[in-house]
Amino acid sequence: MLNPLKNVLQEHQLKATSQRLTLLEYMMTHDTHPTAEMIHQDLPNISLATVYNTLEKFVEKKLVVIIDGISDGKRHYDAADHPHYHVINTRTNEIIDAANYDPAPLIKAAQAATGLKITEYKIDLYGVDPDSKPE
Amino acid sequence: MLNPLKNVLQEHQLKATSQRLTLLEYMMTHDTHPTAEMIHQDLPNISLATVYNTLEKFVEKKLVVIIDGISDGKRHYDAADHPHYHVINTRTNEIIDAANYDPAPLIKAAQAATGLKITEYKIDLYGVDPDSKPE
DNA sequence: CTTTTTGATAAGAATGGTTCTAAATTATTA
DNA sequence: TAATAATTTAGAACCATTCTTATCAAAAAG
Repeated sequence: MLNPLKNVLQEHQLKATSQRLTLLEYMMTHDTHPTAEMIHQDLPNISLATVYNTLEKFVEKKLVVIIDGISDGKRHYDAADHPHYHVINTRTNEIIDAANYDPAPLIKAAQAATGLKITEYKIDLYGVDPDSKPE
Repeated sequence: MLNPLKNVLQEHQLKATSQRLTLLEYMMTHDTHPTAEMIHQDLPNISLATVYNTLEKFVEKKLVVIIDGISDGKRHYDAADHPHYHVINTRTNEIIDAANYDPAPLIKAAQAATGLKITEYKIDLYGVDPDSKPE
């Protein structure tokens, strides 16, 4: 099998259709945290419904994560190929990836507090440029 | 001034109208993480539009935080009177408050990674009952 | 090879949570 | 008071997302 993306899909029990391969590659090679609409504009041959359907499947399989809480009201998506968290510049809405933090103590604290088995975590921090004028 | 909630509003440059007092007290005394619609049902004398408007103001003033990412698609709200994070039981959608974690190292890591001044953080963890059958 | 079955995709309609609008009410100031 | 400003309201509008139904493609069975 020469196409590693095809493998990724099959390992996650997803049929490797051309739309899914295109979308997965798009997500893997873009760190722009796009909305469904933005993806659809870049890949007009894939219908908006399929973009939504496929992203939902990818989220289920944990290939992609949702970023919400952005003040544009839309849902953003991000490839989940390496563990990281997001820092959102509230002045520009820019979403920045960061990975220099080990969430293990947080996970442990949450399991201790709730008794639940933590399967996923979402860490979003909000900040502004330190030198930006208060509007 | 005998009403502490009135003080809270005035300290945040919000006129202490009866709707705002009622809503603030509601949020302070309920840890049920309600949606706007749920609040409106409990407080039918306050219009849904005012519930939304007022919650938005409270969020701006950091008296209330938004919890999204719940699989019911709706926005939930929570009083922000003490720092804590949320653990969501993905089987029941129950939102559990937890506070046994100090986010200081996370904040530090984020500032180091991005150069931004972190003003807010949102930590949501997702988990299931350890003894629940996988559907 | 067909045929059948299953699952994926597409186009557009429908949904519904949230936001907006314009009018009515209430508070504030002169 | 009158005049101005801010808040609240009911309902309309919005629009991101989901749903519906039909079409299509791929795999499985025969």
